[in-house]
Amino acid sequence: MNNENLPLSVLNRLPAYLHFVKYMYGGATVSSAVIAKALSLGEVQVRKDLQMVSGAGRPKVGYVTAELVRHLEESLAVSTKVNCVLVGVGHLGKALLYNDGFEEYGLSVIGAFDTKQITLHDGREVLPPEQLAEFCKSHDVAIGIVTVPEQAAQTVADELVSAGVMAIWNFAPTTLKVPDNVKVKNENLAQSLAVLAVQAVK
Amino acid sequence: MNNENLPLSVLNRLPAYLHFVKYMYGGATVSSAVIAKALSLGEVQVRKDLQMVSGAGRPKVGYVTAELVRHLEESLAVSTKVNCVLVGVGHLGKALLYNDGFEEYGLSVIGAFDTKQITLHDGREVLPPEQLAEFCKSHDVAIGIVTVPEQAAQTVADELVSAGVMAIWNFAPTTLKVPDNVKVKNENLAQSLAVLAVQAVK
DNA sequence: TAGATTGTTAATCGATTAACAATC
DNA sequence: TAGATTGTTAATCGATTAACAATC
Repeated sequence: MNNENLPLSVLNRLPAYLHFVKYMYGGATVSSAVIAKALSLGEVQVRKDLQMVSGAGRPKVGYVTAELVRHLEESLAVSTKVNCVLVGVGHLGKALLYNDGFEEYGLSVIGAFDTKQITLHDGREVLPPEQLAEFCKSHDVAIGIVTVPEQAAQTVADELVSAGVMAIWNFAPTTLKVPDNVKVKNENLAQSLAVLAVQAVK
Repeated sequence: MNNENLPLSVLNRLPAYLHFVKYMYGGATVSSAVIAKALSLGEVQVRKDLQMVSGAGRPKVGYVTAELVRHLEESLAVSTKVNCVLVGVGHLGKALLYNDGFEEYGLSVIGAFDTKQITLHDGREVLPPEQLAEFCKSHDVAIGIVTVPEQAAQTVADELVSAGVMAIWNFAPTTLKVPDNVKVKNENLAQSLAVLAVQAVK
């Protein structure tokens, strides 16, 4: 019920709960055990998480599916449309631009920027970086996605910060320096795979 | 020094240490404080991590860069070539196939599979799924990368498991069921961004 | 020597798990 | 009522941080 200040560990599990309960599961009510099994988690953990987010479970019954979906969506602010821009339209940038999974969580990538002005397959135009700041300000952009090469990442991050974004999703293999009030999430694919590999080989 | 059984929390930071010390930093010796500052971590944490991995720091001096690089590379098994295959050559699959950051950690994506047989820009051939099992067995493939749609993911995972891969890197937004001895790492991009968004908006 | 820097032990913090009480 | 399932409190576990000892 206490929707603010959920621990990050809990927050990280909520999208999976929502996806399962909303799209994969059919019943009118759902128990923590069913969710736990589907997602390979502990059922006490699921129950504790849902307690924080919903608190509307009933003994012997479980959670009313529609109610739980609503509570999860509230906690994830799904109905708040979050506008994003993407800078760096290489292969990875394109993959994110064509990704149709973001809408499920209320996320839209509404602008793409690159020094090369191409037109995407779906007709969207890639804009020059000079227009980034103005675009962000006029379109209420909250998040910048950085898919440029490592050398350009800090410069792009600086531009995004001064354009007023509140968070940066960084795919460049480098640590960005930003003010404290801007949240950065690094998504280093090579490093993720490297860690998996060392576990697998071990 | 105790290279086996590093905690995952530590292991996750090692690639960043290696990348910084090997490619971004120039000096012959390096201190934990310098690394910590560059990566926005605590310096005690860096020192503890390096102690587990190298244990060759010297008071007043720091770590000999070349030695530290070697120890980090050993811990990450960089010199062990790890062969990967990728199944599902959509936009995201292509982005990973064209990613040139994997080699840094000894990782190679040596085969790509899809029901559509296309030729990649660099001349590589995409193979039909029927050849997956035989390819994995004959090429000593350790890791399978799953970039197919959600509906196909479990089937592909089953095929990869029976083909003998030791780990699966899953980009489909679903929890895969695999035997205990196979390690799965989920990389759900939409869910990652959703969590960042709720933090940013908050 | 003095000071910088590592290494280690203890304290803190947070997350997970276990045990069990509450309740429909 | 009995049993299933949630909610809560306490215990455990692991990771981080702080304090300080060791040493070049």
